[in-house]
Amino acid sequence: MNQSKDPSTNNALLQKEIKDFLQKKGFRITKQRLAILETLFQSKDCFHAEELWDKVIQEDASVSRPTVYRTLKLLLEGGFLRPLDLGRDQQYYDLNTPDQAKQNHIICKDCNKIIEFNDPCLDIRESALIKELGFNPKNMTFKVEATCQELNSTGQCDRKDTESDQE
Amino acid sequence: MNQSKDPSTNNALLQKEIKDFLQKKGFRITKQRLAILETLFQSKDCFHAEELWDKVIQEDASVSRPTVYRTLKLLLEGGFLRPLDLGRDQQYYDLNTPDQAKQNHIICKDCNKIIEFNDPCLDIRESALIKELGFNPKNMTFKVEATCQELNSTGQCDRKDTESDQE
DNA sequence: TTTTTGATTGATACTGACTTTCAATAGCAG
DNA sequence: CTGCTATTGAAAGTCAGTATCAATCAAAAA
Repeated sequence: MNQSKDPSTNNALLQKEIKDFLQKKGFRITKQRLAILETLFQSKDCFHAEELWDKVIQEDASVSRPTVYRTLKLLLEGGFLRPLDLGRDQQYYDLNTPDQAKQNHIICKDCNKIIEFNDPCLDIRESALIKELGFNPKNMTFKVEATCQELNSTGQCDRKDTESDQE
Repeated sequence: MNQSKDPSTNNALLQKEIKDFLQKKGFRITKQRLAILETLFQSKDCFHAEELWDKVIQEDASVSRPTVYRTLKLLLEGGFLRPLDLGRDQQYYDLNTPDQAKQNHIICKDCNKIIEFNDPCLDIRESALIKELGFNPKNMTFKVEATCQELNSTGQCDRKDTESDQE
């Protein structure tokens, strides 16, 4: 669609698209949803629900946890978010901005550090495999669990004991 | 290690290796652990804890859920199981038999059908990426979420057996 | 074989992510 | 402004997995 190189322009466009989506579906534009969207557009990296909620209640303390989860579900339905399975603990999400290429992820099992990257070779192999195996692609994630190289003497990542990903 | 082509021979060998591991570590060979191992060796495909427990209690109804989880943790420590992240609901496992090559997985988001496959191209790219990004490989999973082609009129997989549902 | 020791067990309660319920509230169309 | 109903927050529920703890039992020692 739009190819602007300015991310804030794209965010504004996306925010309008989301509002259009809500109106078209008969959903309402509430102050809670606006607060969640605003917070969403501030985060550059992928995130999970609890993380998002933490940030949202700093702007509007009245927004409840269920509302955050419900809004994420809504945005997922609208195709504005991409679900990322980076570990069993929490569901991660990525904002589906038009200027953002499809990304793969690598996560450190010890400290939860996440690196996003692109790899056309993988994407091509991925598509071929899906076809070969008779599947319809829905949500493709190339995920590698590994330990990053900030290792301590026990062979584990130094950041291990930090609470889950405060990036 | 051993390259026998007879899986049952390998299972017997593996079962001995597990017992050796337990003894070496000062762990005990209990009837509960034996029941769990026996069930484990009967399943050809990957599995998750609840699934395993269901099968185990058919042989020995007294085995408790915590014991199954504890035994899986133990086997994981010993390197006899490989953890597979196939969806956020449950932790899946694969038996690390010597005759079993490293496998990748594709899972149907709708019906949870899992296909195991090998792909040397992926493995090579995987290793290169890990090195490039400065990670130490720990548990590499190439996972694709997709829908298998057994689709019904609503565009969803017919075998859909999960309770999650979107209108 | 019996004793001893502490690893292991099942019952129970708990955690943490996420969902459901429901009465009250608040968008928004008229 | 009014009425309809989508949405909300609080509270309770679900579900996979974990921690606690007294009782039990594997297995080494006597």
